[in-house]
Amino acid sequence: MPELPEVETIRRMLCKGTSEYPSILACKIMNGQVFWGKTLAKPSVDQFISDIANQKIDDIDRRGKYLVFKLTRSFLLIHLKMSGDIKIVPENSPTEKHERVAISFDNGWKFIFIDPRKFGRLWLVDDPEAILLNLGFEPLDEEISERKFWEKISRHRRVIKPLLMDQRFIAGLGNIYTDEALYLAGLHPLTRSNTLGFHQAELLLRSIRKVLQDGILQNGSSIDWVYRGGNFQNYFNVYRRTGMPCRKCGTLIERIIVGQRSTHLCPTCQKYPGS
DNA sequence: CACGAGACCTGTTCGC
DNA sequence: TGCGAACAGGTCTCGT
Repeated sequence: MPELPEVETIRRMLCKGTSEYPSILACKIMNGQVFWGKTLAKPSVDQFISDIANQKIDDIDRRGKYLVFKLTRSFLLIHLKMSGDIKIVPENSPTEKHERVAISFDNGWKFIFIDPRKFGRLWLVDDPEAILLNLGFEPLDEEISERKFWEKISRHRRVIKPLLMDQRFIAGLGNIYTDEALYLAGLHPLTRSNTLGFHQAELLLRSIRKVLQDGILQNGSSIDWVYRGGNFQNYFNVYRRTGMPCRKCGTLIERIIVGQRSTHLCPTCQKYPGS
């Protein structure tokens, strides 16, 4: 489900609370339950349950697609992968279908991690850097200038789409927002990263930031049954619009496979270099 | 270094 | 209606 805008939306909802549930900041953890052992990457289930009890949630941060919960003595990291989701429900709610982990608080609410495909992972660790170490830069972090981005991208000789989806290069982009950013930048997904001129790289970085910021403004994208509440799917230009007319030129949107992932583009607005 | 294939999983939709 | 294939927001690891 989640790319940067969806993870950021979840982070904000957990911090602020919603009309459905209160903020979980400053909540004290009473106990944890694990229904699917593999969901817990670290430590063992027994360790997790004994370590997490009596810790308070001091802060919730995000790094790429990871949620980073700062607890009293440890950090809880969560990656939702393809189908993970988080809900805050009354403590006495029955266990839901696909519920993998539950953490109950002292205020009558509980945090539940739902994940049909079981790809999602939790880590309870002392040092989050051990896991986040290899992530690339935060796209919304202004620290990376357009020129720096051009230099970074030019160092690789890779197909642009898989490079943008490589979390070691840039953290937070997935299949949806990569396709949308390449469309806005007018770049074919198969373009080689080292063939971009400065102005193309500049436009690409601005397009990446634009789609991510717009995604956050719309509370992320809701597709199928998985992620609720987001609205960005109504603003897609190419993702899952195969056979529909390009909003700029009317050409029908095409779907190809790049790096084993569905890839959507307008063949007129995103010309393959050299064709 | 760059890339493709396969693995990890379950649920929904597509095509015949 | 039924049934297998294809497909789905993401990484990992291994082999070339």
